[in-house]
Amino acid sequence: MATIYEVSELAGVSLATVSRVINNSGKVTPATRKKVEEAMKALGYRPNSIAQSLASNRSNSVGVLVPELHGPFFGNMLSSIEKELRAQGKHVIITAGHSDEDKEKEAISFLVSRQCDALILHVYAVPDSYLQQLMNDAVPFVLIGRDIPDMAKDCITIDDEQGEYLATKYLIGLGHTELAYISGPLWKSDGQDRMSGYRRALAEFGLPFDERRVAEGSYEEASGRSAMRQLLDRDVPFTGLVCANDEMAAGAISVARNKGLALPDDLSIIGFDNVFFTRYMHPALSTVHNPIDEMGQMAARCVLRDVYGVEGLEIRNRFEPQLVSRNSTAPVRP
Amino acid sequence: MATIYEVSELAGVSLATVSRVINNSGKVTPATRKKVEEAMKALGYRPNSIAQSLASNRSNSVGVLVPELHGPFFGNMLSSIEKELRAQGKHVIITAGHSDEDKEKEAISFLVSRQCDALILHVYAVPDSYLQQLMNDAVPFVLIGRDIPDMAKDCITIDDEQGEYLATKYLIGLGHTELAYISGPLWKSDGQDRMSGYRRALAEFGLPFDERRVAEGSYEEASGRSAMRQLLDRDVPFTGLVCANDEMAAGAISVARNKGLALPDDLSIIGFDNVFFTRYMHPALSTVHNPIDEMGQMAARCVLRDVYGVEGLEIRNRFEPQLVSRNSTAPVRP
DNA sequence: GTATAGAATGAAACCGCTTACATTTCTCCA
DNA sequence: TGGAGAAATGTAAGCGGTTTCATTCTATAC
Repeated sequence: MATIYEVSELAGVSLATVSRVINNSGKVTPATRKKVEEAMKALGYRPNSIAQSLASNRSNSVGVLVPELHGPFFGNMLSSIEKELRAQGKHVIITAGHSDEDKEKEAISFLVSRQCDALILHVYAVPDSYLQQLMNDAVPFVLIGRDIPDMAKDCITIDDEQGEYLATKYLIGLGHTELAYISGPLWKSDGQDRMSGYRRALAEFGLPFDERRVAEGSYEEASGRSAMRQLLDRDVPFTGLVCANDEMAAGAISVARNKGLALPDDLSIIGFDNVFFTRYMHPALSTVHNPIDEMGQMAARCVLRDVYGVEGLEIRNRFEPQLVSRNSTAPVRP
Repeated sequence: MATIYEVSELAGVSLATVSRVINNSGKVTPATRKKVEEAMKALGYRPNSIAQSLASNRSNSVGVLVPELHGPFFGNMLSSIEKELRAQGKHVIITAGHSDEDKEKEAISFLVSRQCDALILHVYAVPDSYLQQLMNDAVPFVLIGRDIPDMAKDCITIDDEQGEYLATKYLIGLGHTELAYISGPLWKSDGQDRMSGYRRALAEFGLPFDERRVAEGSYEEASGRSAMRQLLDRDVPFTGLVCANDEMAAGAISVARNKGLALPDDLSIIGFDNVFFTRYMHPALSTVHNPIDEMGQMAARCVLRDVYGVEGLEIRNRFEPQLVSRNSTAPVRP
């Protein structure tokens, strides 16, 4: 691989001048610029980005930490992040934190040691205090799905509470008065928020909150199954089921079906997130749209704005969820 | 951030010695090693990986190019690649090629300019000749889902032909003699291979191959829908449908259901890939397991072996697909 | 023709580390 | 005790760029 030195020799100019045309910085005569460009072309020169990084103290890489790489959810997020960032010549280093405090911390430290210019974090397990401390460190970061007061402009969130409120209200509007809830993990903030939204809707319509009609899941399909089994075993009837995410709803559906329940006639079920496969389900799952791809895009833009000084980007920090009505929900039977 | 120089000063040794303890290379007395380690701890020293890369001509980063980041398929692959590589302290830079020749080339060039030590490529659009040319370039790479004779040991593939053969044979074994096929894009090698497998099974059991019972899709759900509509419109009856992937099968199912077909009684459908959501479908989709995560893992190991000299890794280049029988297939009605 | 400001270019230090080679220190045995 | 050879450590030259500051050009005004 040719180096800047060889280019400068062939073009008959100094290193500094070559550097100037590479970076489009400083003043260079059109004539010498042309000479340099021709030399670069002749040698098939490509700047060594490692050397650039070392000299300029910019790695042009952004570290992304998500809970999981597989599954239906985070691929969309990564996709939009990568797209937005690569358009500006930055690259994305990915890691998974598996919702485990130690692993998340280790991943962050890994990313930092990789000299990322910034991080985009979708973390659950790490406590606020750790994040607050991280703010004092050198590396800037953006948070997705989490809100820390001191850094509001670098937090991208969705109103989970409102989302679950909408879902619940929708079922109530369909005439359901006996509702059950499969929650997300209650140690996660979004798990709590969604649950609160559920309770708010109940309260607003004067329906009682009955603990026997609530089971906690982990956001995974299997946990949706077991939660559904618990609910059914408790022998407290319900005609509507709100699930804190789509995968658990899928699990609940399969259990319901095994128990011989007709969907949506015997039971209306609504999920959350609107992941792509909800369309393929039968009945197609009603849910609440979670614009995770847009959120990823916004996180990327925050980085672009804060760290790389890109201007004129439209950035939205807070997203409102929207109800998606499909076939897994129906008016309560008379 | 402390540098190696400050560490060496505090420890009262030379740069070289510090470097030796960092990299565990060369001989260092336990006593001086201890001094250095203490100095590193005292200063909170972390090696600057950029500088390491520049000096050692190793970026410790592996570029990964997949068609898409979203969807059910590649997340699994990325997940296993990231896991395997990070365990060895390497990191993963991701890009998406969108099955477009120019975009794939651009992504590769982007990755190369990022000084990746190696690439893991899951590409369709780029021709063999381009890949062959890339072999002469500096950067080593591993191919997933594609087989280039000259670099067999760095190709990880699955026997697509055999997979579709198994799927088709399974339906035939269930008594179906009137089969239809929704193929993948026939410009992609796996699309062709799967189709060949379908034909082989047909031939083996003396069933005719009827073009009217074949429609080409793009691997996307929507294309499965339209392919299914075409098939149905042609008024050539069939009781079994083989789909070249699961998403198209999902599309076909929804169309079938709209037309009032009972599944699997009126029509048996089988997919390919065994992506995670096939379990959530109703009826749960029979399919062929595609161990994409293991393939990703093996690709990562190839890189570890070829580029980073890690030894003793068990590597498998060729995978055999396996039939997964679920509820979307049933014996033909008498 | 010359002085001079401003633009273009060049020289060289530096980014933080690795590593080949030189030097010092240690070990062990004659 | 001295000296050879091995082991430990140090020296310094890069790696391929960026960037500050000095230098050389160019053009304008007198």
